[in-house]
Amino acid sequence: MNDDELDRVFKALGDPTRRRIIDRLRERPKQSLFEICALSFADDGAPLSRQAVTQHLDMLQKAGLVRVEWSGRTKLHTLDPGPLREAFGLWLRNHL
Amino acid sequence: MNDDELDRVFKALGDPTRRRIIDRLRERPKQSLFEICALSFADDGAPLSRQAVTQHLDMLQKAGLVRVEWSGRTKLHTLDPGPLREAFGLWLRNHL
DNA sequence: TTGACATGCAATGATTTCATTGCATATTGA
DNA sequence: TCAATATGCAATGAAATCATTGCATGTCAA
Repeated sequence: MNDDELDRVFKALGDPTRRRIIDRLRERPKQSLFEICALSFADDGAPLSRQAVTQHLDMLQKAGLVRVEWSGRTKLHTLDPGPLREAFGLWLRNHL
Repeated sequence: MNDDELDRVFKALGDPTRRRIIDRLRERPKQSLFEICALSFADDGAPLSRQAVTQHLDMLQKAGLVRVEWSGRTKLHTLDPGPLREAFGLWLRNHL
């Protein structure tokens, strides 16, 4: 894992909506975009647009934290905790 | 530590220049702005302006990761790993 | 085969980030 | 005192982030 990948992981964690998405996907894998949308809310409790959630999921995917699989017309998202472990092992661990 | 503080910590870690500053301050505390400037470089190896480093240090300070103390005309910066430990304990630990 | 469903793609816009330059202020030492 | 030193403050600007809306595409099921 290089500096850029480390950037993407930590930046992905630097937003409360994305952390909540991670939390949800950890509880249950293979969730569709609509399922994630249904329980994603902005800071004030207002629901987020579908496209906003899509953009967050794209960032999580680029950081390697979310894996995608298609089932018909449904896109299923699953958490991959690997990059979290890597980022912890490679950098954060030295600073605790 | 609330969601906003968690944001600030992870966002602070999401930039390679800031991670290098943290690395340097961990090796030796109480470094002045100029000392940190002298060994801070952008991705391509070009030196950063003093003001750029100041802005990074401000972010680190707002995240609680850097403490400041004055000695005459010199501002001394020291790493505080507390928020890293908190962020790890409160959120990241559950995902490893 | 049509209509409802799940998602993709594109454009827009406000805000934040990252870095710069120029000038101002305060402290130290000769 | 005066010059060099160490930093602060303000303005600027390119790029990324976060969220929106509108329209298009592909898939399933009645």
